[in-house]
Parts: sequence; C-alpha cells; structure tokens
Amino acid sequence: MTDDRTSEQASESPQASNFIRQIIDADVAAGKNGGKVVTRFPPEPNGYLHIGHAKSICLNFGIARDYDGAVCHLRFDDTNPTKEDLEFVEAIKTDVAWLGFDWQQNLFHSSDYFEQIYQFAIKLIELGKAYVCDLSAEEVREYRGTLTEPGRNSPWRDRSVEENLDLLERMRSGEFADGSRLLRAKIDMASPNINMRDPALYRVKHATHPITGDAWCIYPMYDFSHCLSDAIEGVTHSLCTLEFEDHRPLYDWVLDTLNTEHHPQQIEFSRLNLDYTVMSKRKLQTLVAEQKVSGWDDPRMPTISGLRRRGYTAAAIREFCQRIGVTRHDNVIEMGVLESCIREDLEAAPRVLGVINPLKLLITNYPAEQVEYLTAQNHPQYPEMGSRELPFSGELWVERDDFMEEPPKKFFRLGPGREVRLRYGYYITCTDVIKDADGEITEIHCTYDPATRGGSSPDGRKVKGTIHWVSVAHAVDAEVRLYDRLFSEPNPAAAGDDFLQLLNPDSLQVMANAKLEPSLAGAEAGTRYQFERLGYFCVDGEADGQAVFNRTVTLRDSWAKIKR
RNA sequence: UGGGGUGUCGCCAAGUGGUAAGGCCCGGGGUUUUGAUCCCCGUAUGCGCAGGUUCGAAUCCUGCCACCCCAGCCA
Repeated sequence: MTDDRTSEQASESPQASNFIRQIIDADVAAGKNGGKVVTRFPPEPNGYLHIGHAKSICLNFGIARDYDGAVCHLRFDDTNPTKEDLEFVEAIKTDVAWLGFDWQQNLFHSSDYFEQIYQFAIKLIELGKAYVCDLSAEEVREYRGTLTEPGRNSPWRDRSVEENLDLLERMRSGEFADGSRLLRAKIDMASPNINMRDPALYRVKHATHPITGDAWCIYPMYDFSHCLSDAIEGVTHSLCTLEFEDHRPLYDWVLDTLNTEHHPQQIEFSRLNLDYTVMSKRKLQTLVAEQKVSGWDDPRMPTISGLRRRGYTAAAIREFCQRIGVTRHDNVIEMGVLESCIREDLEAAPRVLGVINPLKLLITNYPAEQVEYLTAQNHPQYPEMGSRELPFSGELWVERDDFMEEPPKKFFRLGPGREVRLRYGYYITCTDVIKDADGEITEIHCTYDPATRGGSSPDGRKVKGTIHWVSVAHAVDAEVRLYDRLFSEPNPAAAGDDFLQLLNPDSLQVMANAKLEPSLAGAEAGTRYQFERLGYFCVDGEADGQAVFNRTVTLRDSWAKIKR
C-alpha cells in the first residue's frame, strides 16, 4: 500500500454540517456533559467493513476531529462468540486507520466489560427488574405476542430475587445447557414496542470467545451490553442507524433503571445504500462464501479493502461520505457519486500510455530498425511533474477500439485512409488493413509524416483524433483487469435470497495481453496512474509474477454516450 | 389492521414563517496533442396530496396518501 500522493494535492470539501452536528452544537453550547463530546464506532468483528461503515466512521471520527477535546472510541462489539473472529478485528483496525482516523488509546471491546455488565445484571435482579426464564426459544416467541396482539407474562416472571440470583450465578458457572435458560428484563409484555416485552439480556452459550476464551458461557445481548458499554466509556452521543430507533426506549430503560453515572444520547441516522451492489454484511458474506468474488477484498466488493485494492484513495472515500450527507431519509446513492469522487482525486495522477487490447500497427515508411525518443508530459496541467522519454519505432501496438474499418459519422479515430495523431508522436495515415483467413483484422499499415514529430504539423493542418500507442519492441507485458458493477440490477437486495441471480456476468474482464510503456516496468504495488484515454489504474498488490493492473474507474467518456 | 420513522429536481441534500443553496447526473457552448481535465451557461412559479392559519407557509395546524423499520436466545 503506497501513500495517497494524489490525495495530498486534491483539496477536500469543507466539513458540512448535518442534523447530528447541530444537536451536538446545541449540547456543547448548553454545557451538557460538561461540554465534552465522546463518540464511538462499534463494529461487530464478524466481517469486513464496507462503504456504509465508512459513512459511520467519517461521522463519528469526524466529530471527534472537529470538536474541541472530543474523542472517538473504537469498540469491538464482541458479544456473540459464535460469529466473531480475530481476523476481522485486525482487518477492521487496518481499514479505520487507512481511512485516516486515529482512535489513539481508545481501543476497547465490549468483552472488556463482561464482568461489569454481569454485575449490572445482578443489580437489575436485586431491583426486581430482571428474572431468569426457563421458557424454550419457541415458547418465548409464542409468549411474545405479535405486532398487533400483546404478549403474555412468562410463568417464571415472578421468581424471587434470591432464586433469580442463584439461577444467574449457576448460568454463569456452566450448570445449564445452551438455550435452557435466559435472563430477561421485566418490563411490559403488553408494550406496543416489541423490544420492551421482557427482552433477553443474557443467553447461555458454551462457546469459546476470541478474547475471553472459556471464561464465560453466558453472553450479554446487544440491547444490554451496548448501552452499558457506551455508559461505561462515558460516550456522550451514541450514533447508530435507523433500525435501532425502536431500541432506544430499551437503551434508556436499562440506563435509567440502573441509574448509571453516564447516560449517552442515542441518535439514529439512515444507513447508506449504493445502487448496483449490496451492502448487508450477510449478503457480502454470501458472495465470499459462494466464491462469487475472490474474497472480502475483491476489487468489485463495496468493502473498504475491496475499494482500496481497486485503487480508491481514502481521501476519495472521505469526500464521498461528505457529499452524501447524514440525514434520516432512506436513500440510494448512485455509483456515479463515488466515481466522481475518485476521478476528482486521481485527476492528479501521472499519465502513462498503455494498450489494453492490442492491435499491431506498421508504419511502412518509417526507417527499419530506427528507434527515437519522444518527450511525454507526466501531466498536462502540472509541468512540475516532469516528463519522460517514450521509445518510438515503426512497429507499434494501438488499441483495437481505435480502429474501425467502416467508421460511423462521428468516429474521430483511425480508419482506412484516415489521418490521426499518435500521442506525442507523429501524424499517421492508414493505408492498408491486413486480415487473417477468418476475416479478423490482424494488422494495419500506415504511413507517417516526418514533419509532424511531436504531434503538430508545420502546415497547420488539423486531425480530429489522437490515439495512444506503445512501441512493440519496448512494450512491457501486463495483465489488466477491467471491473464493472457487480450486479446488473440497481437494487439487487430487493430480490432477497435470489440476489445472486442478478450478478453481472461481465463484472470482471481480464485483459491478459496488455502492452504498456516501458516506464511501467517494476511499478510498485498500489501505485496509481492514468492510462491516457482509458481510465485510472492501480498496481495490484496481491498478484505475483506478471504485473497486474486493476482499473479503478474509467475516464468520463462522451464518445460512449454518442455511440448509444 | 400495534408501535416507530420518512416524504424538497433523475439521485443525494440545504432550508428551522419572509418569497427554493450546493453536489452528482443530464443538456448546450468554449479551451484542449487524452472524445479527459478545465471554464461558462441551462435545468423545481415548485417542496407527497387536500384543506386551513397568516400580509406572507417547504417551514405552523388538520385530514389523507405513499414508502421504510420492528415479532433472533443476531448486531
């Protein structure tokens, strides 16, 4: 992974406000929490982070960055040992840091608080606000009622404090089997909010935890551990997505009932949706498990690691999060917004010539064996980025798409009898088209005008098209991977479990025979370039042997629009 | 048909009673040795709908409509 040299030049938009920052502004102005602001990003380490998490990271860490003395904690919400793994905590730390955020010494785990949370459970029992329930999972569901009908009280709801205390302790000591008993809050089985119908607080799970190992065989539920973890850490503003809104009364109930020292304010915002992809961790997991992609970091994945490998910069992702805003409206952001962000950042990348789908071009009047060196700017707008010498000869590779035997009206490129400019080179005119037995074009012949060296003609005549090229004798072989949207439908998630049917069969196109200018030999993994006229490309760090370039994004292409 | 939310341009999104920001996309034009970049210009008499209050309403009130979330011992 190399530095974002491009990002340093691009300026990010000024920090936009949003309704959450407005709430915090007001809180700070009112001196609430002693003027302190503490946020937290609380991922469950059961998968890799995606661009939706980036939204939350930028929100939470961005607030910590912008408010005086504020901090943002990174807390792993690791309360379900059967789903979580250390591999994921490492990947998450890498991604947060790569995005440019620093949790300083504030790295925590919900499991750090297991003992404290357990003590809170005891206190709840002592307050008569929790009980051990012997109902089976199925019975609990039956007793819960439905959305429109109230639930019924569990027959175990009125056990004595002593019995509950004894039972909880025995749950902890491993006396009971998984699923046999549950610690439940005693709230209201008739509540219209289902979360308040005596929610589970602790379940028995004889499982080895990635961090606490076998120290525990009971684990707290999200609704119990999350609010307490926030309170223990002195979080002031607990930001989460909209689906947790119904849980807020429970969040507040736990903290109010336990009368904790701190009582963070939960504020919900809408999660990010991007078109032509999926964002749920479960679906991303499926793509990986079913090997529809090469892994969590497949460059087609909307994961942070996938985007990184695709060639996205952290600055572009931050800018994206900036542009999409933070509200409570459901939203589906068009891929074009993300693409616009990376194009803007990569505009500053060095230019280079590379042919992805090579077609041989012979300059019949160019002196045999002659090689000359032509000066090429590394960036058309930034002379300070310098220049390089491109070897030129009578045998070149050009892009197959830049030649048409029967060109349509607005095609500016090469065709029989047409003259175009070779970038930084000469004007050439097509004289012959050579085909094989199947009628495939194998080679084209041209003549060049020696007076046009460097790309302009002394007689002032104009050519409409300029095409890129690479000298055959000097070309570097490479594999280039062209990526497109992962799904062919804007909203694949709408298909439910059938979403895999909607995968775009052309999401990856491997161009195994690409020819690049010699300066690209030995390019370092992670380095980004603009292949002129084609797009932005990044050296893949994962491939060994032959160089592999991933296409991050194409250039804007108004020709593609005309073609349509 | 219980509860909780949300509706401002194709997609996002400002707007907090004083007469609809901005971005992306799109369209038109200019510069250009990348059909790139860059630069101009254009795009809601209208804010889910219908009433009402007001000198004045996207903002307040009433009633509808549409969409999203919730019945894991997941988070």
